[in-house]
Amino acid sequence: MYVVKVATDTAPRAPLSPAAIVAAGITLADEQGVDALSMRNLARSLGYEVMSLYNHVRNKDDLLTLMVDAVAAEIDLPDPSAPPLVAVRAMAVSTNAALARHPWAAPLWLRQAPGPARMRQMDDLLRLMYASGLSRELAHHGFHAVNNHVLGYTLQRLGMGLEGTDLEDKARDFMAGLDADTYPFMVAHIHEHLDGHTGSSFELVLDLILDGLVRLDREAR
Amino acid sequence: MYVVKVATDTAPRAPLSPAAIVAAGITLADEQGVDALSMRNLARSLGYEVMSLYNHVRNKDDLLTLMVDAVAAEIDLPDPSAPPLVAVRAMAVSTNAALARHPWAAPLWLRQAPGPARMRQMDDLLRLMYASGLSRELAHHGFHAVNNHVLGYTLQRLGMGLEGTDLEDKARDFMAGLDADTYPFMVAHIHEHLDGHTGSSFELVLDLILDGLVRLDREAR
DNA sequence: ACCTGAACACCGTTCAAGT
DNA sequence: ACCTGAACACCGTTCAAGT
Repeated sequence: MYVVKVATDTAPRAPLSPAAIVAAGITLADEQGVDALSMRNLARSLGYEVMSLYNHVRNKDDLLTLMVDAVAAEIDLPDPSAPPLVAVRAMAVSTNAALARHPWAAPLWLRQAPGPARMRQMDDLLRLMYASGLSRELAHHGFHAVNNHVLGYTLQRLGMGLEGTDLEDKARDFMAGLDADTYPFMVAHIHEHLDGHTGSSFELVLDLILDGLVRLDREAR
Repeated sequence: MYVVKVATDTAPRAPLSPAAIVAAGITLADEQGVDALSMRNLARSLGYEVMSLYNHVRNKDDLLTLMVDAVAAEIDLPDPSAPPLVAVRAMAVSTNAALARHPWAAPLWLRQAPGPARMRQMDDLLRLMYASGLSRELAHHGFHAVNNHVLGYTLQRLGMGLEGTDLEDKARDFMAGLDADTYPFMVAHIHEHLDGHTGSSFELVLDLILDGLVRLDREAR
């Protein structure tokens, strides 16, 4: 007797694992926004029932922590042959790029406990700051300043992880409520954005911070 | 016949209004954290049923927007007699202070649509930047850099609006997982924090940014 | 005009039962 | 070891009914 395998409408489900769940969570958050990432939705996207997820992941907070750390793992490791502050700059740019690919990650960046990938990234960044020749104290502040700048700009740019539609709706409401008489500078500023003839704020201010640190250090000696 | 007013255990409830609801929401979020701010909890704290809130507030998103704008209203208006960049600095410090008083507000700052108070604050900040003598483009970037710095530092400092207990739990877990061999610089950095002999990063980097803008402008001429 | 009970469509998570 | 149905204690919000 032959048993014929029949193709079902639903794809044969892949076996569940922490890695598979995290990957599916990232895909879901990338495509539908973090608000759509419920345990129930996630389980459905994998072809399982909700409760199966809890065999592989402690709870939703644990899942989010793993997801954020997976994004941190996308950050390029520093080039060991580059001068320290050049490598710092490259890490900042790479972090910014990783956060841009996963808009939902930025608001979770500080909320979730750091996993191994983010620990690695922070340790590398600190090592580079300490190796840069800056004073111990300026290296300390520089670490925060750079982290801060990267995360802050991403948050500003992406509007805190809102999906495209929501963001556009808000932007439209925002523009509609703008009165050029009461908020003249806001209107002017937004036009500068729309005209797009202002360069990349991100790299300009990043360099301003890095150069400022070097200058401050030189002046203090 | 006398009707004697008897003191009840529950205080006589104040009449409901948007302002009263927003104020109660802020108190609740300040005291118990934003996670405890459900419409049901909020209504109970006011002595009403959930659905009564919807007579005065469109929905929860609307409420959060009003709450964030109430925090923005706590920011000092710029001193008109101060030089523009001095006033910018004062606004940054005042904004930082307002966000420190209401830790839940920072993560909502970019997520919620700006209300009149935040519009006012942004317009004032832009006016000051444009009046500072900086080039148009540097004023534009400076606006973002300052906003960014203030919000970013608050988020870092407050760990994204987590309540004290949660934060302390996470900090303890974090420290416990720290291995000085694999993350030597993280361990060193945290000790610098605990020893507390690093000055205020906030004002140092703020000045670094403001001074850097002036210097950049001077060099470009 | 303002308050509210019941209901709807969701959440995250636990627990006991299956295999 | 892994999957899952039922259940619990919550959410935000709508709607119709009260006053």
